[in-house]
Amino acid sequence: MRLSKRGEYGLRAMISLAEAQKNSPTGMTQIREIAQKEQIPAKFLEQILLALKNAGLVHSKMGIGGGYYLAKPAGEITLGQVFRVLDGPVAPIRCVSQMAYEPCGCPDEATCGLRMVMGDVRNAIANILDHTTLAAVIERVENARA
Amino acid sequence: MRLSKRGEYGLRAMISLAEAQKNSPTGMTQIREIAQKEQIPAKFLEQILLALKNAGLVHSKMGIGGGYYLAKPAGEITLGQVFRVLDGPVAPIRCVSQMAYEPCGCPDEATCGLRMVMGDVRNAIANILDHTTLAAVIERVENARA
DNA sequence: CTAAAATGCAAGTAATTCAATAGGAATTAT
DNA sequence: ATAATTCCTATTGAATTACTTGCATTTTAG
Repeated sequence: MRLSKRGEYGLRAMISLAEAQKNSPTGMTQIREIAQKEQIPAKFLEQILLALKNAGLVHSKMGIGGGYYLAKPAGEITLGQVFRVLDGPVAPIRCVSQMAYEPCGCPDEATCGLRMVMGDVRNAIANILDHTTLAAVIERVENARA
Repeated sequence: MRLSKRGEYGLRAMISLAEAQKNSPTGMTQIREIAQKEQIPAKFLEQILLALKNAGLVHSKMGIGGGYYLAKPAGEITLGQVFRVLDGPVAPIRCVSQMAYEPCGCPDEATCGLRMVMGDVRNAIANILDHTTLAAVIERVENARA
């Protein structure tokens, strides 16, 4: 049940971009800035942001004064979307995955006890991740600071 | 967020042993039997059961007529206990782990948005796994079959 | 007492994944 | 032009995963 570094870094970067969106009109931020602020190896972060870009979650601008910014308002991007791009399916086992189903080989899925419980786990995780937007995370942080 | 084969096989084996406990006085079952029934490589299962034994969740008997059986009633063993032995902490990130905490390096854990959400995820997973016993799984399977 | 049947235990291995790192190509502002 | 930035692909070293091998130990049956 682990979040990879890739996933962790990507989620931190997206939260960072959401803050930038809130604090400046364009919300444009450079890899280097995020890497420094969040203590992430810059070249690794570059790959991650590229993947998020190809998934349509961020946009970018090349050249001087360029950088990354969220493709949509922070209230419309969920942690689940980000997570899936970077770490793949949320489900603990593929036979309960909505986005990447695969049979697990048990004789009858409908009466497989392990599958039932893991289905519950998947739903519990997905409910949190798919209902938490970047904006909601920021709000929570602000409440905690107050 | 993935369950390893080791974890999957171990959980299946434990459910199998819980059924055996219900169906026979001793509940003793051999590796070979479980391996065949659940389609698990026997030697790999051997390792897994040994780990579960060392963790005190199953007992064993060597020699002819030997085998494995649950160390406690199926209603007193949770999937969480089994999972942790085989796949380690339930938490998606160690800074929210109860059993294997480690700082994640963010400047302030109390106001780290990612940590808050991942804490929720951990609790959601743990609530399911730590409140589902082997007996409960079997009951659910029986209800599904009916 | 010996042979067979079972678990106990440690080491090895092939393949994959993870967490970067390296290096240049393309683009854009000045 | 040049400098700053993202774009893209490949490589690498370490760790993890999913087994496999081989032998030791214990127990029962005959």
